[in-house]
Amino acid sequence: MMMMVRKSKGITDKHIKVLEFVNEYQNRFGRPPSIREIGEKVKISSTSVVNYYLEQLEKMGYLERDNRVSRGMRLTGKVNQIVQAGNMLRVPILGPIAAGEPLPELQPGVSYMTDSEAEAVDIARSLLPPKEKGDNLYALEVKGNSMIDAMINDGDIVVMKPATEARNGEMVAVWLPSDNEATLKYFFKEKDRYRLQPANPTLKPIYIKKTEPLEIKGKVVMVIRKMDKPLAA
Amino acid sequence: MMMMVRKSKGITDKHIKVLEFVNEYQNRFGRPPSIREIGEKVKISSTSVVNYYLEQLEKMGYLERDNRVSRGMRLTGKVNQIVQAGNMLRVPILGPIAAGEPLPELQPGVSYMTDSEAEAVDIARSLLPPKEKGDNLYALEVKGNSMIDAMINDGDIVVMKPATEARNGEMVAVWLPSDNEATLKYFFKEKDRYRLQPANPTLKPIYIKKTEPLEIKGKVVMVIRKMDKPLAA
DNA sequence: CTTGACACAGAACAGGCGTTCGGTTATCAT
DNA sequence: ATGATAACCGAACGCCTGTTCTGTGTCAAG
Repeated sequence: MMMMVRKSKGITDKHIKVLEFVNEYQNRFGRPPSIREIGEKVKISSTSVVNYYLEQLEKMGYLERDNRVSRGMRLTGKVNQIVQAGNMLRVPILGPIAAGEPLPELQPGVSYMTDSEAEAVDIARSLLPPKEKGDNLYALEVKGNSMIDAMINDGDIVVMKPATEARNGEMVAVWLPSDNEATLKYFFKEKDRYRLQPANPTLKPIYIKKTEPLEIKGKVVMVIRKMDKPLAA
Repeated sequence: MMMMVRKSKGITDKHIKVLEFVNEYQNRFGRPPSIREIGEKVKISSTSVVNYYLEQLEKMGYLERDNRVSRGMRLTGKVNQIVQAGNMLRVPILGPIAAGEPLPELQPGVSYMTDSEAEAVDIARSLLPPKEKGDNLYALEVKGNSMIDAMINDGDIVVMKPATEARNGEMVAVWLPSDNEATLKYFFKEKDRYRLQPANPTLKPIYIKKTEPLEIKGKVVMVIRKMDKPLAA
């Protein structure tokens, strides 16, 4: 015989609604909402029920509460704590990029609840172009030295915006089916060919005829190089 | 005859105390403090006086307030708003780094109130080594293509930690008085010389005898490349 | 000395807010 | 059916909190 099974053992839609609103409100106002503000937004007419949910969320570890303090709650790392200030953007690292490996693709429908912690980078909104909403940015970690002509090292993190087309002069991640290779280059459209220009001005560009296949996977928005550990050698 | 001179026309110590506490509290708890909490910390016994200061700070543009909302305040960009969540670090950009130009120096005693907005970059603490407190980090903007052998482009921003010595394998900013040149290289101490290794493995290192002068100005902690605008060419 | 701006204290009020409690409805295994 | 459990409501209590008002002492200008 089964042990007592809770109707919804884990997190329910309502819990998520609450968490999302707390996060939203925090982003917008820099402070947590009051219980009544939550209730209004989540369509719960009684403060006691909101409290009821908050207690559960606290037990589940999604938030911490300070008793008897107005707005005394904060989202924990289990959610998306870091995004709290709204000045930050959590960009997921989808995987590696290396010559000879296909590029990881952005899956639609990844909820903001998916937070594999280590597999994301946090970026200040102020570092992005102001117009960039940053909704669907993603990041790739460069493996190997094949991107060296893009002035990008092994271990660098490139922040990308999904795109299938590019304007002249933008740096793009492209997949060259003919060579079975992924690379980062400045993109230029010329008369009857594409010019893929390495960032290192001492290197020669690659030319691709417009009849040949070329898949633009995204535009490079930013490159981050962490110098955590010393170079061995 | 002088016009009415306010005893302290601008910001006073008390104002700064308030701002600092609000910032501290926000960092610590993810929410602004209440008026009474401020009063307690800033040694003001009356809530009305705290309110009095908050009104002034609002007029001066250091914070915004939401009327009749508990903890309804937030620091504006004029202060260090971005640092709100405590997950971010505002690193000042001290100036350019270029071959042939001396390196900007870190002045001690720069209060956190100095905030020339555009002249700083915001970095997620999670991107730094966990041990790094980040108290006295600074940033330099790379000018020209002279750092290309460090895999660093014109326009890149290098985040530095002050240092006069380095361990093997760390990337450092050095000033070579003999050549009158600033450069970024991986640092290695060998028998009777220093080896300055470019990041680009295809390039040859520079050797400096230990008798020759060599000033280490700092260690490179991170490199940020913003791809705001397309490459012209 | 008077005036007025300024920095502060203290008290009181009203609404915000978290908490608690008694009670109702819905769901589901037995 | 039924009884247990979870999901909810409404109201009330009392502290928390922002707001406002009156008053006091200081200091410099006239």
